[in-house]
Amino acid sequence: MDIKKEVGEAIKKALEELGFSKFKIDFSLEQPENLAYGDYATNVAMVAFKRFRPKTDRSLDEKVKNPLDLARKIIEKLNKQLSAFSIIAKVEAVPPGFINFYLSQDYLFTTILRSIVVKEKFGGSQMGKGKTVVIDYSSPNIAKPFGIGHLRSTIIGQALCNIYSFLGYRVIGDNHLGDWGTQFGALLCQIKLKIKSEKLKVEDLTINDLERLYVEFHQEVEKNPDLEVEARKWFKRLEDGDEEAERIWQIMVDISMKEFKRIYGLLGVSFDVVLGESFYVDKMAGVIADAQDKGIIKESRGAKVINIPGVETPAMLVKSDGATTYFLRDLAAIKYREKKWRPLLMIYEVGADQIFHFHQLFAVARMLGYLSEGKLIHVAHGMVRGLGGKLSTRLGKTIHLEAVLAEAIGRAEELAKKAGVSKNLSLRERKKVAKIVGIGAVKYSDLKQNPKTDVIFDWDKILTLEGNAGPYLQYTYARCKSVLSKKENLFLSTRDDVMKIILPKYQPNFDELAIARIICHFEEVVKEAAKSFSPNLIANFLYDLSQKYNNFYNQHRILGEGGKKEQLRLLLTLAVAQTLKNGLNLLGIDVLEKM
RNA sequence: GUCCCUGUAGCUUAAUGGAUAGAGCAACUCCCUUCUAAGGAGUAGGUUAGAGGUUCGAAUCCUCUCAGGGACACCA
Repeated sequence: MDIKKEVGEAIKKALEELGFSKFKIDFSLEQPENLAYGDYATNVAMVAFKRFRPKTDRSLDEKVKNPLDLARKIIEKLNKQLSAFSIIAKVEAVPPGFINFYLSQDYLFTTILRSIVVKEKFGGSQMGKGKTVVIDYSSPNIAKPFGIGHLRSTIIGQALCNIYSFLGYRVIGDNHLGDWGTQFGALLCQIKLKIKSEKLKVEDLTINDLERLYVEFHQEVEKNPDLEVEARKWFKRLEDGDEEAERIWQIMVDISMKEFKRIYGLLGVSFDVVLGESFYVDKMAGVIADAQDKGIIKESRGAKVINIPGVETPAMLVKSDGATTYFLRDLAAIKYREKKWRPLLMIYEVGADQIFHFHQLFAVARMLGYLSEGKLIHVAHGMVRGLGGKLSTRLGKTIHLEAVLAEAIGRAEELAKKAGVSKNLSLRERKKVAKIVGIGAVKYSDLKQNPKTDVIFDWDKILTLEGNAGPYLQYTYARCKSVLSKKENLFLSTRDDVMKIILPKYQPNFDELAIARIICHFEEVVKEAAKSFSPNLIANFLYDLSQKYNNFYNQHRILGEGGKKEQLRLLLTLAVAQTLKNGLNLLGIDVLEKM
């Protein structure tokens, strides 16, 4: 049941009856921040009043002097329609002219019941059935340790995958590894030098060695700019199929992948496909041919470029030395994905520093006819910076994700000790709790905020364990489970049980209703998060729900109340637990039965 | 220089053009012989960077100024 749609239609009909058909009334219907303003509210009367001037339109009587009067008129019409279905219990007009809708108890508890019946499906839908979404995320660069900079893309991207799947879409999560390009020229160049000077063995290299070599290379470029030319030559050799270059490249890929797999394991992140840039090496010629067919490819300063109308800088496909660019590989990827999956959306979860790149990329993809308008989306998250400025691999200024996760787990363990929780758990269980709490905290600290804003990396911030933080939600879940565990057989399973047995005999109080009223919006929040590519909406929702529940928990007893009151409270606890679990699941955060 | 993004309490932040700008951290005061205190209640803290404008209504939209960040063809 899509309440928003139903009520929205009813409002439109009411407007028609009042003679507003000839105007386009652009009203909103939303969930007010404050429960005191109902479960839904609309500004339709205020918007419509602007259009309606009593002097020019006599279809309304002269009593309508302000938006509030108009709101009352609209409600008169609405009541006739809304009484047809039992979702809305009350509609009221409030100054300056809002119309507030209150959900009926019948609807509230039908939803609560549904949450415990459909369980892990609660909040999901089938709206995406038959549609495909490709999400390009994480995409770390080979030969560099997994830095904090890739965390955002990885966990926001994973959350988007989870959300779209939950809504019934077929999701292709693609880890577009940075495993091709001039950077490998730099590494090859440096490795060849070191093999000579330090008797370095390629087989023994570690991921940290690769990072060090990359940093050293850029230090040496400062002294000797010719090295840059040398690096490009090495990349060209790689592209031309030089055997030694390929052998070393493969070793670098293997070292990195081993590393990444461990990190992804820790984070609980998985992909449907891992098609790195190198996957598109043999598909680039096709793109060049397409561009030639369209007659849009140009020679400029020895390079092959495409001029984009309205964009000053041309897009470069092939460099003057004949080596390819990542722009070209990205185009090949779009062509490939379109052909292979025919997606409704291709989402790129990549940092905001690449806005211009994607602007060019999307424009050229359209020029080449690879996709129709509106299918390509760049979800540009803000950059992670250190206190001193940009975190740059080249300058050796990186924070390794693994160190962050280890620190998070350590702090979680410490806090548990200090707070005296988890003391009834075995050492093994405690370790497990610390791991899930620590990693959940890191994920949540990022997912709770708007992806667009830049982040200054701060250990204390990313490792927050109290207040609006991951552990708070996990704790609330564990608290619910703890209560429920003390009540063996939970009795009620049918709608009739609740509607006929509990509700007629027990009038829920405000705090109880507040929890139910929030849970009723879960499905909408998930949809909105998908639509606006903002997992933070789900995080905020879960936090709000947890706050309400914890407040309730501290004010009222659940167990020992007996009778219908206890049953209803247990029912709510069950629903809160299920909603938290489903929501955290979407964010890629694990829940704990005990902590 | 041009273009893009951001600016909310001491700090980190929330808020589809709506109602009293909502939280968390830090500070202070309370609440565990009661279902998990990684919790709850309360106090204090705001000229939403500044100035104009649009609107019945602006943190949100427009213009300018200031501050920070990013991008601007041979890195990805």
